[in-house]
Amino acid sequence: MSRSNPRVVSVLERAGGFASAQEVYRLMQREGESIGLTTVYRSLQSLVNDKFVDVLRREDGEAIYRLCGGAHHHHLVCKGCGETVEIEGGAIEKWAKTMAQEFGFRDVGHTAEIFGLCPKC
Amino acid sequence: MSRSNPRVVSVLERAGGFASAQEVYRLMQREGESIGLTTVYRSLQSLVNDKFVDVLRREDGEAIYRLCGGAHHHHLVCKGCGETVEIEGGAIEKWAKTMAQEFGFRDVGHTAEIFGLCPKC
DNA sequence: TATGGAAATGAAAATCATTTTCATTTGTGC
DNA sequence: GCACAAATGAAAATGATTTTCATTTCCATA
Repeated sequence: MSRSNPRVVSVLERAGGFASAQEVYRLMQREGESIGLTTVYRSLQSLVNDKFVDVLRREDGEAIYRLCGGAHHHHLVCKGCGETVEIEGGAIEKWAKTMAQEFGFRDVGHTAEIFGLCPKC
Repeated sequence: MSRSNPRVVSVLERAGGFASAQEVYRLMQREGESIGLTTVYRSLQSLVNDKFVDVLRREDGEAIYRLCGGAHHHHLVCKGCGETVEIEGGAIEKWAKTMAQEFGFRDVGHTAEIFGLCPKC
């Protein structure tokens, strides 16, 4: 299993926001770093597993990554410009727990995203 | 330009929630409807343009479609066997509304899924 | 009822992100 | 130095989506 690659982390830091795997790869190439696309994908995935980065999807479906604090949170995403706000989901956590119990599900996780148009759009 | 295809709309109605283009296609095939995948994609796109359906992205990036205004519910999905239970999300609706208001978002929708292991798995 | 053009259709090819395969390289403990 | 596990990356495979392009269906009008 590939480990969280410090070179990839560094690129994400410098990118300072969201970047797709392809973008990370192109950036590293442009800077003369020798790395394979496969390794970029693997590194990003293990960073996601370790909760060092957040994944989201562009409107075209491409996955985009960003370093994140690691705390569990949800997103409010603008359909127009893609701006995202991290939000609290206390109500969701409770709801998920309740529902899981009601139907006898164990080992549960959940996703919850809100999407709409931000004030600017 | 392809027009909003009533057969595709009908499938989405019966699906009663989100369905991907591929799923719509497979469903129609299974029911003996003769239609091309290309046409499914085009119909869905024009339905989106006309705001008759909403698009979202699954976690794997696949686009999923749902009739706007249709009955709205959430899912409890088993990671083991794939069984899904439709559940109520009253708490979620409230949460989404509150959050949207707080950040000035308009025209909002949301997704929320819970996944875990069902009693049998 | 013909007929001509516009819109709709779909099969097959192209595209593009992502994943898988697999052989090679690198690193680490002994 | 040696063996073995982990990491790497090139190339092929995958899978959704889009594009191309030739054919078919509609529909208005002669």
